Amino acid sequence: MAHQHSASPSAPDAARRSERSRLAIYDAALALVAEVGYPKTTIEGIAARAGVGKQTIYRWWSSKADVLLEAFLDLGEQAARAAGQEPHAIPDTGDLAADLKQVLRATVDELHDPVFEAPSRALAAEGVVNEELGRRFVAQLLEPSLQLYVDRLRSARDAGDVRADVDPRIALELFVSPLAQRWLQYTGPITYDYTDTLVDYALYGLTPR
Amino acid sequence: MAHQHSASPSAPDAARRSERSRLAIYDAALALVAEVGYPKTTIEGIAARAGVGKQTIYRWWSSKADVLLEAFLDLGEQAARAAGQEPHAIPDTGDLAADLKQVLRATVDELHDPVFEAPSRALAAEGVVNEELGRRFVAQLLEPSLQLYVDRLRSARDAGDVRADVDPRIALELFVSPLAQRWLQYTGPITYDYTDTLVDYALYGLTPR
Amino acid sequence: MAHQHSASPSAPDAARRSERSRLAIYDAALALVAEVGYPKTTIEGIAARAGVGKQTIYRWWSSKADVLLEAFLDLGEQAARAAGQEPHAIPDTGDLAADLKQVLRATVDELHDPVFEAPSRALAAEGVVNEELGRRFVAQLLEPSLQLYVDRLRSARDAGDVRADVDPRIALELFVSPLAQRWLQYTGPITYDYTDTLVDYALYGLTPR
Amino acid sequence: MAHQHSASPSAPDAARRSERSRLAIYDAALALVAEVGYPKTTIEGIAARAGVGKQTIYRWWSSKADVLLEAFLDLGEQAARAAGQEPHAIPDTGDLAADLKQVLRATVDELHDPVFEAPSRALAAEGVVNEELGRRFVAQLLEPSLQLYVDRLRSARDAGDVRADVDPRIALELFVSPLAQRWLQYTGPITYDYTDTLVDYALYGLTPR
DNA sequence: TCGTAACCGAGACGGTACGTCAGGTCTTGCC
DNA sequence: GGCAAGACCTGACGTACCGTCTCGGTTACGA
Repeated sequence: MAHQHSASPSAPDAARRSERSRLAIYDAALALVAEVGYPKTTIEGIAARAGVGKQTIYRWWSSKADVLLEAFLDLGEQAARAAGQEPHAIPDTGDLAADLKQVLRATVDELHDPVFEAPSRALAAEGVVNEELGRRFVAQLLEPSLQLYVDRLRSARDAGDVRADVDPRIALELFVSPLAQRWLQYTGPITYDYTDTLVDYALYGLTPR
Repeated sequence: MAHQHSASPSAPDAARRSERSRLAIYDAALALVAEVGYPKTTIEGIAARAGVGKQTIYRWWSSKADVLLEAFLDLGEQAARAAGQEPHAIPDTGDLAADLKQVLRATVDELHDPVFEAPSRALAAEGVVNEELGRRFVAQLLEPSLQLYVDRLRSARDAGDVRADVDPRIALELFVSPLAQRWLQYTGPITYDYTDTLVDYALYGLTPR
Repeated sequence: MAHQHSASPSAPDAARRSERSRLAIYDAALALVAEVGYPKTTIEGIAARAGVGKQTIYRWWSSKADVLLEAFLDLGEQAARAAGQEPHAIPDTGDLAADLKQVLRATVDELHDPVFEAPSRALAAEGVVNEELGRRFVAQLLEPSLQLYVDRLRSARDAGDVRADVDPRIALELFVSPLAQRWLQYTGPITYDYTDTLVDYALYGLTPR
Repeated sequence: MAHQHSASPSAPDAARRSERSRLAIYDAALALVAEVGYPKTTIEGIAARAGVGKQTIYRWWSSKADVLLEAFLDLGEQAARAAGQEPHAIPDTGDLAADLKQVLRATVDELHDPVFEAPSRALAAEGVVNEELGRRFVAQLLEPSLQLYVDRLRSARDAGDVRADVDPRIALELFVSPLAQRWLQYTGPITYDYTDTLVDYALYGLTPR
């Protein structure tokens, strides 16, 4: 689960790893990103704030972004554990439009939550320019969420609410990507109205019926 | 048009500015970003490569990102001037789907062009984390291109090919944003097939007709 | 009188020189040395304070020390003109010891005068490390004063108060140099008692008579 | 013995200090001062020449002058260690004049030694303008040497060769300071004849006996 | 039960780049 | 042509972090 310097020479012994330090580093990293921003967050700063030697960071992670990604994943897991069992699957009331609108409204709220905003923006930005990290970011954070849409759309297809020839992995992008872009690039305001509209446009198309 | 330190104290005298230096800095910045990547591109490196004092950069720009944004804008203007008059409006053959597919295919090609990729990725990444720059990036680079879609969609609406109640500024995001997200975040492959599909889904919707 | 870049190529035309600027530069240089010290006094600072272009300084002087030396000489001339005619020759009451003690006491006072201290210390320091300037400093400032001692000692020799075989130029150093060294190098306190003692030791020797 | 940042906040841990770096810095500082002069000697240059990071210099010293002073002290200690035990006390043959002349002639030689000249001139100059450093320069370099004269003069006083009421600390300045001033300020040539004369004048006075 | 080998906190080290300051040169436009 | 103004290239400043390294100390495994 933790990052592996697998076949590297003289890899550290994960069994002897200090749990206390690991968690202190997560806390420090998230706190610093929130307080001073990602660019001004430094490895030295994280180490100092966590009361940890720099080497302890370099031993287990390969970069600032790496630390933050794990810290953020850990944060998500904690939140999930706190929230109880179910990892918010998309509701299936039979009304696809309503279900999607509801979930997207929840996403709108999340995107406005400052606790998530700073680190996820930082990671997204880093991922734009650093393909390796970008792919990890997507695989570990984004794709699992998107999969929920795939599932819901498949269910709708089975119910005849979505055309049979539609690829759900592409279809979901019609309403998810616009939201993502507005958030990432400040290309427009992010509101319930907006996401509701996206769902309607996507489901029923732009052309007259 | 150029960046303005307008009301700042003791602003430099733009009339005396060295055109030679300005262009050399643009060249150096773009070359370095392409060669070594944005994070390893330094102000010092740009200055050295351009044969310019660091102070000449700090006098006219406030950050590395600032330099690169202007350099990239200048590059675009040059390209536009070179290409001749009209800055690629979207064709209007009467067949909306075909027109959109054609333009998006051109965009796919552009996204694969390494000359544009490095700087625009760098600027996009910086814009994610730096709202001020992000907004400038959008206003000066992105929005003008999006406006072309707005125009084409309005024309289609007049022709009855798009429903009258559709907001074109939102509608265009149905096919543009998914492409943008795949490019920015490596969430999927970028192909002609993919963009063609996006247009079809967006125009005709996901639900059975 | 002013410094000459004599045979240099395209020497400036001294006839068209701005007197107003020259004096403003002197004032600024002396004021800055007094206020912020010699090392923090800069050509740019002098120019700004004098309301003068940098080039006007570089046109007429070759270095910061050069400016200060001329400024200080000018200050001395002004003071002399203000004080009236005679430029303090050493009194000759017939009592050599008393005359020397009196002059040295005046020198002690001068060395404690902050108006003279900052610039003369700065010039002395520069002269230690820059032989060319050091020699100018000595020739134009120090030696004229020392010559007064030579005169007085010669008069004393004629009166039989000093041995005939004594070289006055060396003899004066017995009481002048110790004072100078204490001032320059902080090797000891500078008091009337001290200079009186120096005169006694120098005139009558250290050995029993 | 070494410089103490004693009560300063977060002082570096002297126990971990790199001896290799310390010595390399001394060497580089002395070499550069000798080769290019004190003003053109830079911290950056010393660091580069010593193969050391700039921070390593700033960590342990507060200024260029500080480095040079320690380097020069170290050089003296090395020389002393190399020369064997006794740190040249002044000989006591019973002939005071001869003993002093001999020592001063040795000093004349030393003042002409280029190895010592560059750094000691630089330090003296700095000390003229920077009282704190000047006092350290005197206390650590000058005063110990002067003390030897005090000892010899006291011995002479006990032997009846010097008057009982003479203060040796002042007396020594009669022949030491003139030499110092000629060296520091280029006020005259420095020869054996000159120092011999100084001793004679100082011991027997300027007045007829 | 006692080495001994690893992690750990700490932080010195050789570096690179930062953003600033000043040096000395050059250009522009006024007088 | 001197002058005020100030942009320019250059190079050093002192600082912040980088990633590596060494130093005691403290654990926890294996002889």
